[in-house]
Amino acid sequence: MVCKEQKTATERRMARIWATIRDIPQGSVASYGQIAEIAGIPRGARQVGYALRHLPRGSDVPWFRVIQASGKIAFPRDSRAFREQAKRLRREDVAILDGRIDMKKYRWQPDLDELLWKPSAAWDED
DNA sequence: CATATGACGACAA
DNA sequence: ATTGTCGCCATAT
Repeated sequence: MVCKEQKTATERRMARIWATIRDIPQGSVASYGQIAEIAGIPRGARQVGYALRHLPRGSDVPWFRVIQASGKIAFPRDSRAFREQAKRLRREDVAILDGRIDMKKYRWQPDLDELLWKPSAAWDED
């Protein structure tokens, strides 16, 4: 019946993660753990990976701006995904030396505004 | 309910 | 700098 589209906790969690990733500005990157924290999910780095793994096709979420805290791309060097991600990052002038990105230089540093703005909850509307 | 898995991360050798 | 372990945590079997 009509009572079908009820968002599960998981769906809302993924929505928050995707929304956070959408805020990463072009030319910068963020680690899985960083996204998790901003999204209000401490120690939820793996959940971010899960959310990305489940991104609907054609999504506008800039998945390629999410990399490991170590500065490395999460996919194997020889994988298609790795090359695609590296390509997209370089396309926005993010330097990748020997498969690694300088976090000191490209790590996203959200404004206090954004940080205060998001975790306030209330997005679970609906 | 017990294990295994994974687009992670911190840390010890 | 690399590599291996172990901790985390939602899902999948």
